[in-house]
Amino acid sequence: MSLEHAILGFLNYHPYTGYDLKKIFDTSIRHFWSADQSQIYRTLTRLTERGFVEMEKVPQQDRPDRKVYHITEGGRGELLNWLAGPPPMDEPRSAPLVQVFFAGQLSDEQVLAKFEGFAALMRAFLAMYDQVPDQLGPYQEDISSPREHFFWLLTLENGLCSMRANLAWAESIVERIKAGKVPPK
Amino acid sequence: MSLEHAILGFLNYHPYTGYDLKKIFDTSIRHFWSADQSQIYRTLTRLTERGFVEMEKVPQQDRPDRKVYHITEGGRGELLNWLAGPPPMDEPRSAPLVQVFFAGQLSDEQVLAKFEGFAALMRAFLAMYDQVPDQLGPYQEDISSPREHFFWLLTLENGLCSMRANLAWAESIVERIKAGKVPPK
DNA sequence: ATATAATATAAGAAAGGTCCAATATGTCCC
DNA sequence: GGGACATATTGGACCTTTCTTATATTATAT
Repeated sequence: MSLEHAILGFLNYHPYTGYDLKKIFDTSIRHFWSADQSQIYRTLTRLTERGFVEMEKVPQQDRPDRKVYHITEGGRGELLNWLAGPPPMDEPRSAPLVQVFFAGQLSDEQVLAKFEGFAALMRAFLAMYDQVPDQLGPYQEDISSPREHFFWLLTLENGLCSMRANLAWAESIVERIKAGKVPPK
Repeated sequence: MSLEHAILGFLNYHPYTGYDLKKIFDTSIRHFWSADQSQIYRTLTRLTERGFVEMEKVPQQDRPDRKVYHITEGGRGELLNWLAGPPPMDEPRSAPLVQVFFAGQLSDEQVLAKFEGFAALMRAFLAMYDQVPDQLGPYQEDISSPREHFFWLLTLENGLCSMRANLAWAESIVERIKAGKVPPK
C-alpha cells in the first residue's frame, strides 16, 4: 500500500487539494499508479488523523471552500524514511499470466490468437509510450526541476524496458507455436 | 479480479478442496499469483452460488469432512470464455516505481543506495528463479501433461525476461549515477 | 509423555479500493 | 436560456483482501 506515500510525495513538493491530486495522478503518473477520487479524499483524512498532513480551508466566493493540504514535519519524516528504506517488492499479481498458465485448455488456434493478442497489446502500449510527453502535465511548475525531470524519465524508461521485454517474449512464443512446438492436447 | 478464474482453471483439471487449492497456489504459481486461505474458501462459496462449481462432502473418520469442489458445465463455459477473450491488461500499480519517481527528494548517496538496492533485489529474484523447479510441485499428476508443462515453462520465461530487463534498467541507472549524471538538488 | 507441525475448515473484523450519486457553482458556447 | 463541462467535496454501499482466531484431528519429533 503506498497511495499514502505517493500523496505525501506530491505534498512534499507543494500543498494541494484533493482535486488537484486527482488531476496530478491522472496525468503525470497514470502509467504506473492510479487512484480513485474517493480514495484520495479518504486517504487525506487518514493522513490528517495521523498527523502527517494538515488542512487549511481557503474560502472562495460562492463555491465550496478549497481544502488545501500541506505536509507536516512528521509527514516529511515518514516519507523520507519510506523512500530511503528497502525497495518494496511488487507482490506478483498478473491476470495475463493466469491466462497463459491455463492456455493449454484452449484449442491450438485459440492459443495462437491468444499470444498474438498479447503481442498486439504490448505493441499498443509501446505506441502509447512514444506519445507520453517529456513533461509532467499541469502543476509542472511545482515539480519539474531538472532533478525531478531526470527521475521522471527513469520511470518512463522502466515502462519501456518492461514492455519491450514482454513483446519479445510474446513474439518468441508466436514463432514457436507456428513452428509446431506446442504439445498437442 | 481473476482469483475466480484461477480457481476454475485448476478445478477444470481435477476436483479439489479449499486446502488443496491453497497448497497449489503456494507452490506452483506463487511467483505471479498469490491467494489468501480465507479468500479461497470465500471465493469457492461465491462460485457455488453462481453455479460454476459444485461441492461434495466426503466424510472422514473423526475429522472435519472434506468439501471437494468440482467444476460444472457452466463453470467450464465461463472459464473457456474468459481464456479465449481478450487478454486483460494489468492495471499498473508499482510501489517500487513510486519510490523511483520521488527518489529526487533523497540525497545523492541515498539515491545511489536506492538503485543498487533495486539491482540487488532483481538479482535475488533471478537467483530464485534458477531454483524454481521444472515441475509443478505436489498435485503434478493431475496437471502435468506435456502440454500443460509447456505453458508452465512459458510463464516462467516471462518472469525471467521481465527480471532481466529490470536488472539491466537498474544497472544502467547506477552507472549513470556514478558518472555524475544526476542533476543536483 | 509432550510438543509441534500438518491436515482441514470457517468466521469476525478491519483495511483498502471501486462505483455511484449528490451537492453547489462558474464558465463557455450555441 | 439551456446544455455541457470544469471546479470541489462528501457519503453510502459494496467488494476484495488480509489478519486473526477458533476448532479438531493425526503424524512426527523430542
